[in-house]
Amino acid sequence: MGRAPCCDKANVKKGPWSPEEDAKLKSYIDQHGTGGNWIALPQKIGLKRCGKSCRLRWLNYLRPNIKHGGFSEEEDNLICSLYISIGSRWSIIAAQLPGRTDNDIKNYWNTRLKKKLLGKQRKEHQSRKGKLQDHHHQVKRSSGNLMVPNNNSNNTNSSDQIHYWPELPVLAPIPYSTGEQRFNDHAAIRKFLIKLGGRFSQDHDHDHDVMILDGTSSSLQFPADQLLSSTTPQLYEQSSINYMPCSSMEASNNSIDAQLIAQTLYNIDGTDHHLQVLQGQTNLQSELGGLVYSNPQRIDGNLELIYSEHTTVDNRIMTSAASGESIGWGDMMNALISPPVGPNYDHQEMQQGMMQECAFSNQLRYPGMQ
DNA sequence: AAGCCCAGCAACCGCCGCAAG
DNA sequence: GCTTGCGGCGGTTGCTGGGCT
Repeated sequence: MGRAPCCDKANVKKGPWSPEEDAKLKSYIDQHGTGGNWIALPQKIGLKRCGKSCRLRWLNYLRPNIKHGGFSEEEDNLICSLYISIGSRWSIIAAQLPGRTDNDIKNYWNTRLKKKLLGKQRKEHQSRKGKLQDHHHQVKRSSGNLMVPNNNSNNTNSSDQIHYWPELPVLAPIPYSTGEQRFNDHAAIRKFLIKLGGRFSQDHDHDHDVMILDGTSSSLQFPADQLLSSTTPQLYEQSSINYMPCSSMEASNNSIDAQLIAQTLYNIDGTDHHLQVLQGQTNLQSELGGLVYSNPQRIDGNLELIYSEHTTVDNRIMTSAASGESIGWGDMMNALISPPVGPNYDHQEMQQGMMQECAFSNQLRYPGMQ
């Protein structure tokens, strides 16, 4: 049995708000506040609206200091970098943009930024495609073999492999915190990770401070290829959190959290990176904001961070972008982070390459472990 | 001028987490 | 520990207006 509706749908007005309704709602909230109960609010003021609808109207439109439209280049960049870091958590993104609502940002992303981004990617892709073809021709001429990961190869130092693993995204530094402290408390980190969505396994070996990452749906899935890439070495070498590799190769949403967390932990251990946590504030936005903006690294004005030297874009994404299909976070990230897929590089080979990378990295870090 | 198409945006829907009972 | 109710969130829908044919 489903939940009872929050209001009597038959007696509730839907659709656009009239100026009179806006005025009623605004003046009431200005005088009395929301009273902590949105559901009861419309009855109090004689509005035939659902409480949720009132809340939405207030938050997205009537609230003071709301900005609409006219997104600046800086805001574009911030939205993009946050989207890359944390995905479609619009409320968190909105919390970093004063005067912007999550709905506004979401709409802006869906209607403009995504296209802007993909349009640029398409350009990059086309120019890279040309270069790649040249490169393949040269390889063919010189050796007669294609550059694909080889199961038997011990050549793990190849730059051709490295370029399959893009750097973790970097984030825009903005002034944020009123106070700062080093975030080196593992309990706090765990708490934060759990808050991030409960995808963090709480199985925990306190004696050895081992985080069990078992790859099940209820726990955080760290794709080994990403976590063990050369971009996060300090995560394992300097922190006391050890990594139990999972076998999952899925590019799930969870793995994006893992990226954020990997970067977060990397930040924690980076000597120059101050982790900013607002003291006394416990809400997720504040914590995340502190974490996200702890990394005073580069960003340029043209979203170039997304098009790192190592990024290759999947044709599939280009096609769907061109046809106007909606593109999810997973697709987007697949496009941004997945290894190149082409006629000479099939899926199995790709996975083998990933597994090799993973196994090799594991051996480097845990020589005794199988 | 009329019809069509599409982008932009406001609003809705349904799910989830949390707190209170 | 459970149920219930609410707030919050992200995805989706559908209306509207402008541009194009």
